[in-house]
Amino acid sequence: MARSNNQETRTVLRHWQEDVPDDRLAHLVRDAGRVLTKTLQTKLADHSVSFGHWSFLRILWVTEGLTQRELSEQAGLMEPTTYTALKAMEANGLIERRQLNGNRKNIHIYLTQKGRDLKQTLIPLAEAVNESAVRGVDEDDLLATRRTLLAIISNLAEANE
Amino acid sequence: MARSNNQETRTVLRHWQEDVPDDRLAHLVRDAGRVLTKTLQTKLADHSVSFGHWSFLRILWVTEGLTQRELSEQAGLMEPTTYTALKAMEANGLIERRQLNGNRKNIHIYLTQKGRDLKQTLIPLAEAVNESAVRGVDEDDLLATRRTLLAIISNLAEANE
DNA sequence: TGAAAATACTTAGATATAAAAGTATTTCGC
DNA sequence: GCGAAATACTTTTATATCTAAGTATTTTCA
Repeated sequence: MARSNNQETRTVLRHWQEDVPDDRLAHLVRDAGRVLTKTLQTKLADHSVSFGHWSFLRILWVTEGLTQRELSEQAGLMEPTTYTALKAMEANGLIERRQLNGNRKNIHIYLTQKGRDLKQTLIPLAEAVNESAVRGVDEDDLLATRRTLLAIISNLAEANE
Repeated sequence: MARSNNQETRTVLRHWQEDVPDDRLAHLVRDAGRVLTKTLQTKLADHSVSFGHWSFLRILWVTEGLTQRELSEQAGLMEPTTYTALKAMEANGLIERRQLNGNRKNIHIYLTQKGRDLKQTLIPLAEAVNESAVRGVDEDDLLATRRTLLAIISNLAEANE
């Protein structure tokens, strides 16, 4: 898999260096996102964690006890996606799904010790990917990139009204 | 769909404005890519073109007659993905799959007139999404963003060796 | 307080994508 | 020119994601 992964990254890179007209920032953003995801995915796989599960772990390491609905919203995924992922994560022993008090509608999600412990292992992996990705990039460029990407998300939130 | 799309975009935006630690550029890149894709996807759907098909049309508008393998590489997708997408595009009357000369192994892809004509309709849609996405963003920030994203793709190509 | 509305989860079905394995064809080196 | 290697497409199977619809529960308000 490392080979085909790298193969793909190279091809995407060559494409951008040689072929691309100057007006396709969207395409560039998507490609960068894709290689970032692939790279992290490969590292997470060594610990039997899929990228989808990582998304929820990240949130739960900050706040446990959220409902499935709340997790969906924070992750930016639809509820069936969340439902399936959480079921799988429960089966993998990463989380527990609990009903609290008398409420039979809401299901609250808690980490198991195993899920909690993974934080120490996985966060450094993600940080390493980030560091390696931006190696050599000017600090001002990074700040400008953050501004631009936030503006894109914000502009499209309005444009989609 | 517009509503849930917008709902999601807003939630992602709030998340970034309120919650995010300063060291997760990767996550920001992915989220921006996601809202860009969603926005374009919605507009393409009005013309019965899926985002996957758009990816191949874009390439074919520049160069017809590529093989499936070559298309996979340019699009940065695996061959089964390409195979399925092209079969569907053929069924939709967007492309033709032809064998040339005596070669029975390679399949070359050509646009139909319908596929060719869509260029005039769809390219402006994509450009409009790009424009609306970067509205109000400083020109220097845009250049810096391009540099950063290219560096990310390039760095990860090396890191994945 | 009881019916309507809103909420939260679940199920069903569809699409996009990939990995792995299979088949057919072409190319290359002896 | 023949057999091994490489190539190119196809099939199978699996995962992630979504939309739409369904079910159960809670909340609201007349």
